[in-house]
Amino acid sequence: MELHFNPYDFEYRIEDGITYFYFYGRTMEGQKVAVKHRYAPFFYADASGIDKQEFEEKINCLVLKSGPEPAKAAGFEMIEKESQGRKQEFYKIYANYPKAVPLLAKEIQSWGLACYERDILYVHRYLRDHGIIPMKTVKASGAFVQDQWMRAPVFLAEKVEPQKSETSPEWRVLAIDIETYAVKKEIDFNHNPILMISFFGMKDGQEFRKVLTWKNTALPEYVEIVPDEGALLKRMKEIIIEYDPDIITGYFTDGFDFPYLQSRAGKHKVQLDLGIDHSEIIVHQSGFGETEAKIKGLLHLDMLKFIRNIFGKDLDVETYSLDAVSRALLGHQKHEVDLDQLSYFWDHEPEKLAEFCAYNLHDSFLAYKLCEKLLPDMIEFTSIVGLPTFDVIRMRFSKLVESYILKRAAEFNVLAPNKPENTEISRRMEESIQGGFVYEPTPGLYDDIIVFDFRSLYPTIICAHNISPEGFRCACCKDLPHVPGKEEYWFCSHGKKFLPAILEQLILRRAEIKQQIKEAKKKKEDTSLLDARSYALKILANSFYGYMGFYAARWYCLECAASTTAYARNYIAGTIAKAQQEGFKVIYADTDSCFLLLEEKTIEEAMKFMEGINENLPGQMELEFEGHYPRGIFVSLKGLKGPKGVKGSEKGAKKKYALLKKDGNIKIIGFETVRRNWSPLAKEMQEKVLRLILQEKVAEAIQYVKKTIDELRKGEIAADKLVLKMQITRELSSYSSFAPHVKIAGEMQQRGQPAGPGTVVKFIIVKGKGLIRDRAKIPADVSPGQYDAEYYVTHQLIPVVSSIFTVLGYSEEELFKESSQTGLGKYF
DNA sequence: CGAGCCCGGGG
DNA sequence: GTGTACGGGCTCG
Repeated sequence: MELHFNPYDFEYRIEDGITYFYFYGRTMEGQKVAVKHRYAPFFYADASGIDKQEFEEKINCLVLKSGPEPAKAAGFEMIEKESQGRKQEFYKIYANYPKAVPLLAKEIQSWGLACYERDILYVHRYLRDHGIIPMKTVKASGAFVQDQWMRAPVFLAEKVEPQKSETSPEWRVLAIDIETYAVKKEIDFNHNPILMISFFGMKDGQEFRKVLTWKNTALPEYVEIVPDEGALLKRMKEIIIEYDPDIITGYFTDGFDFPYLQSRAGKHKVQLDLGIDHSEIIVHQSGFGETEAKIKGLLHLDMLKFIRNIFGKDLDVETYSLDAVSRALLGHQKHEVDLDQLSYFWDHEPEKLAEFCAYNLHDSFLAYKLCEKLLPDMIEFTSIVGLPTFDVIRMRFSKLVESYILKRAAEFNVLAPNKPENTEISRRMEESIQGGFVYEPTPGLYDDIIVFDFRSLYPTIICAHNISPEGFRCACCKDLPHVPGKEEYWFCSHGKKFLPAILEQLILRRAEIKQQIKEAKKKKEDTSLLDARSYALKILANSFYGYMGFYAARWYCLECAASTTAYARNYIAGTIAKAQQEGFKVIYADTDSCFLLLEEKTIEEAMKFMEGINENLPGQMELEFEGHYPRGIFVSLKGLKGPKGVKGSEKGAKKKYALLKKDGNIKIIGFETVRRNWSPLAKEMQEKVLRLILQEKVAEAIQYVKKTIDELRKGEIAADKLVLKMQITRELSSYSSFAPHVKIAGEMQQRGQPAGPGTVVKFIIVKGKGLIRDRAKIPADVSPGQYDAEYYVTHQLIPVVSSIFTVLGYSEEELFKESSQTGLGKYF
């Protein structure tokens, strides 16, 4: 029989020595289903220049005992693949189970054969090789089989193929959020219980809202009261199973809610066996101390991960907090509550908990709304990359690009190069290239600024000039034009090479989508799906250049990256020169953008200039009008570091300016983002000063700074605006460097206050001599006016506003020197 | 300057 | 999970 279904979670299982790929999803009729399909893992070995007979005899009797099962080659065949632009023969070697692949490859490499695609995850390989797109419809041919373990019927497929279908199912989404006991922001998985769990969803057109808690008091109708924390966890499990979601979502659920739930469940010996096969929530370490949480048979989407890694890059937020992100994306914000009170009320005034239940529910609501809004985007990335949505939203750009390339490589019969070894990575990290061209602005305040930029500059250059590793310095094109400014570099112009070819498809596909968006808008149709598609294509295309220069890339090609920026510098320099010839004053240019002053010219003349540029550009390259700003401030770029690697060169071209938009809003670029080791005072000052100056209230801005500094020096600033925070991350004895926060933590411990790993230490710098650490004090010990005003002036306030005032011709001296009537001496 | 360390999100 | 790893900024020495 045939089964049509939409899968969203995947794994492999070994049953009686056979490796099966498992799909988990929902049938077109809405029934949850597991589909299994036999598929053998494999990798490739370079067959050139070896004694084939000897090799084949050796491989036939190869058995390695180091794995969980003896690793054996389950057969091999000879195939042809394209490697570095040439067709070549390889052995395709099958393994008896997935983890045998790296073991066998390592052994065979020791025989002197280069092995490839030996670290491609089995699940990923399966999806690519079968052209399966997660979330989209799949047709399986086979039959249902008996299985006592799964929470869904199991279908054994003989054959599996992707289906073209335009209708996408209504995914059933459940958002979840927990509140925990915590005094003074101290999060402690071991000692502090979960107080509340909220759920928000939409099932069969009905809103689902629920909060579980274990304090017996009068609470709103959506709150369900259970006897204790253990019961809370058990009830949560029941609710999720009954709701039967496809997608479970939340905010920082990878790093907080699920690990917390898992840890509390362990404490109460409650089985959170939510998996389709009754497995428990799986929390694993991923990367630099981060975790990710998985429930088998469900799709867990941590909205923070997608927003932080992929979607948030174009989002104008200063932190990725749920509050900031919800404001920016949904126009909603979090409920305002004092979370310190939750634990207090829990202990002393439970009748006041209703407010916190509402808060808890609202956070689930926000996560649900974020998921709902971004699901089209997450699904688009899934489609383009062809990997599970779970993985895709947790990837960084380099991995996303590489996954896209690997998918296309399978289609093009291109062999994937191996990841670099550690020694190779270190070598690559030493290498650097020149970045974008920066036309340094004359710092100042300007009126009527016109901004042009090249649309997708780097991607369009890579395509227009066929920049690729295989075509680098080819034998056939030596006499054709070379890369401008890189006379020893040229690229083959015979036939589109692999990377430019697949990149061009992204660009052309996006152009089509943009056309469709235009038409849909004319007809007043909803464009959100098309917008998502266009956005995904753009992000991916823009990441190709960075990928080629990324040290860990399989398709690393620093010469390609260097040539891309060389062409770009040439194009932007040409644009600047032409603008000047036509009598425009260019005030600033950076990589792909050019800022002109309108002065006595008209907008029409500026547009005419742009058209002139566009007549001479190759391929998909195009200069676009970005905007007209009534006023802007540019500050000096002093203190820049020289180019170092691709990233470093981007940093070298760092911009620092603020523009006033026609609607009165300001666009701030490149000024310090404020982190928790900046005082609240510094943050406040920077924003206010920029705003005042762009509104031409310079005198007022100076007045404000002087007044603030005056107050600071008089000791009138509230100490809480001066608090610096730093976290203790290990046992104090194991710190080798004795930083201020370590000293403070030591003092706290002496007083019997906890200051172990995880504690956020707060301190204020006070007057005195010596190193900063000698003058760091616990805020409670700081008497009014004892703080070191000069430290705050020089380390906090000057850094955030000095460049702004320097531009206007004010020296630091004038602004920050002590005024005569408020000398320090007064307070000593 | 390099080495070492901390930040993010979450209660 | 056929896992191994971010990027920026500050302080100390």
